[in-house]
Amino acid sequence: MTGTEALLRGLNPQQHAAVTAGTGPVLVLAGPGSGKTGVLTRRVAFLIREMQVRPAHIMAVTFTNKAAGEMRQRIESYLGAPAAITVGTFHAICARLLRIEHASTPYSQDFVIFDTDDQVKAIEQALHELNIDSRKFNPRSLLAAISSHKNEMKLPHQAVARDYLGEVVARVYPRYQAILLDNNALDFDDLLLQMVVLLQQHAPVREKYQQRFGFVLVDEFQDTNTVQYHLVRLFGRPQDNLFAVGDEDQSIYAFRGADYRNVQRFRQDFPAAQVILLEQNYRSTQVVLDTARAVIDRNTNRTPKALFTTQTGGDKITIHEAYDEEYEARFIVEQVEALKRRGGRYQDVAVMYRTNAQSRALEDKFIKEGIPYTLVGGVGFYKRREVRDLMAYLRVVNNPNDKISFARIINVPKRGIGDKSLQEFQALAAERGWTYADLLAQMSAGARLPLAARTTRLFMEFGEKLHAWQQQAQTGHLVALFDAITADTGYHLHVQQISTTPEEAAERSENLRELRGLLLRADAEDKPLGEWLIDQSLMTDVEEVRDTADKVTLLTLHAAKGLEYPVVFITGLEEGLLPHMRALDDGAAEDLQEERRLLYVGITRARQRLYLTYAFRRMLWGSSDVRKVSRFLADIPAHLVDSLPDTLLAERSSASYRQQTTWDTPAPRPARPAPAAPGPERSRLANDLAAFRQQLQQPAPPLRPPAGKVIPFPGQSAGSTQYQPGQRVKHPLFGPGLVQASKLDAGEELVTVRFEDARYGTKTLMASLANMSLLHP
DNA sequence: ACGCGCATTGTTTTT
DNA sequence: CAATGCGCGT
Repeated sequence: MTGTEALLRGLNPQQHAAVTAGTGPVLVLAGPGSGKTGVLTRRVAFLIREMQVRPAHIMAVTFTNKAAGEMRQRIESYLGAPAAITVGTFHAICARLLRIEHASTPYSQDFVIFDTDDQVKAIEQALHELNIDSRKFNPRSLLAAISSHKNEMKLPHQAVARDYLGEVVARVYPRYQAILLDNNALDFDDLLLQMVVLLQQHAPVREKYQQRFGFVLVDEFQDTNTVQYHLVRLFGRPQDNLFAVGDEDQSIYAFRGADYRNVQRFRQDFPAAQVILLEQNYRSTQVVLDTARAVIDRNTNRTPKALFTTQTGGDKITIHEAYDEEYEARFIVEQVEALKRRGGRYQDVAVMYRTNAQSRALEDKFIKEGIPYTLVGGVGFYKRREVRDLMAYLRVVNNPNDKISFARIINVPKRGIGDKSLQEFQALAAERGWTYADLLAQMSAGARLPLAARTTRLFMEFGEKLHAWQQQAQTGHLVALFDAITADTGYHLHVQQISTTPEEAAERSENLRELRGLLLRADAEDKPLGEWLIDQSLMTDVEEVRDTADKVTLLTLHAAKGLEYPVVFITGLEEGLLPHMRALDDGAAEDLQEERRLLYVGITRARQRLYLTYAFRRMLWGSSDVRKVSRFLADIPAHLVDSLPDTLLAERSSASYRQQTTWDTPAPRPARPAPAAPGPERSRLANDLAAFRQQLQQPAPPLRPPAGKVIPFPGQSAGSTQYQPGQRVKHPLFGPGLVQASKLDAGEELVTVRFEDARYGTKTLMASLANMSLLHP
């Protein structure tokens, strides 16, 4: 058998057509689990083996760095040798090319990539310089506005103001950009936008890369934004050997400018493109697929796909209502343990959620029950203070003109340089038009400067160290540099000092060791500092190599894209969480559709077994609120579900609900699942449960409003409430408290009370059941 | 310059 | 409920 036969073996006709397509534009619309990654990698191998394309002429764009690594590995295993193809995310590829071609850009080779924190600082500086109150204009909102401009390829002078905020943005954006340039820094959006600018403005560079990349392949094409779309087109010219793979239904990154309509745009821009549909799913059971379809079918503007699988039937899905997030976690733990007892593995299970904050309750329970897990993303390694500090040191060594990193570490650990001294230093550099490096050099050269003697001495001491570190960086070994920095600054002692507990100190030290380990690896590849720093800026915690140990995976729905697990739990199917609050505003129909796609992505990760869970109440942002069941659950036909929680049954039987629901066959009413008995140690929980049971005595209120009606949200409900914010009340169980808010919800008044007894905290109760009395002040 | 304690504030997803 | 920021006292 020839290599090519092996390459094409086992492909279905559509996959075969995609892999062996000729030159010119090709669009592959690939449903979940349809083998698109395999098609993409085989396509690359096919180009090289059969179409005699030189590997160096191929650019393959993936969505994550991790996916890039995996794709390279698979391609090399097909070819049996390392291949010189360019594989990476748009951001990583652009960063590399910008570094190589820096002479044609406004940046020097040692540019840095600003993360969100750096960006916020840059914005604050811009606001300060423009005399704009940063309290009035939230830096993050401004940043978001600037980011959308960049994603739409609008340069600073092209920002057009349509409203007052837009006007402020139009003033801040140019200033912000100037500050970035002053720091020799690019933000994430710049990596793409500056690449477009470079290609557009420098014909020799453009032609060089257009010749170089004769074949461009893009994965997850539905999540490209406008700049990325233009990059694809620019690189692809003039031959347009473009191979785009995507699925509109899995577009979940609109918040960063992704526009699934780029798929349609591709078809319009390349009317001659071959369009290939991959509709056979090799991943999931029919039940899982039907569930996914029921959810996604409600979206408009989509290319309908007839997904099918040969795995007919399968276990029905489970929808579980928990009392609160703790019981939700408990349910999952019970199911996972049962699975383990039946011979299953932890690594077969993934637990997904909409927001990172939801992982906490899950982790608590997992730790308590001794279930091993890995957390993808979250408050990551690179956000730890000690890691950020050391990274800032390395960035300053690489580029002393990264003023934001300089400011971060100039007095960490404390070396007597306070805000005042730093400001004088900054002002003097600005006044003389010197870089920080210039000013430090002037100091050690003994120049007479208008600074306090003490200030000069302290900066000089720092400057000498910095100089020594830079020498060290020249000679190569990054680990040696790291060791020199920690030793010269006494950073290890500093770590002990900033830690309040021995555990915290140990954890921070461990993080430093881990960072050192990363540098050790970089040394093995002889990576220069500047390159390594760029690599790290592009690396996120989601990219961590998944270890092979037997552990449950905890991750957001976003992070789950492209992955699959035999058993999947999707948690928090509640209004406000999934769909998220931010998608529930009036006129956010697009956002709502994206939430639906997010759930669709989650569901289609499951190979065999799917659980959807929600909680009756949940602790969120400091208060425990009664939750409403996610509207998405109503779209799942009852025959796909093993049993329905009482609340959903109650909903189903309510008249207004029945008219527009898709539950077709009434499921047998299960015995009420008794809420797990409270442990002896939790009197507070017992109280909650008592209130819960009391509420259950009442007929369930209709939880789902008639179709088309706006969901009432805090603050916007009409009608009068019995309680007003500011009133003092007394609850029979929880004692006295202060009313924080009260709202009408489906005819039921929900009153939020902060109880004086801290054990009870802030709770939201149904006014008609809470039996509270009004206290006079 | 530094450290402590109170207050405020924001609440999604990530390259 | 965090995390961050600010102002005060030393």
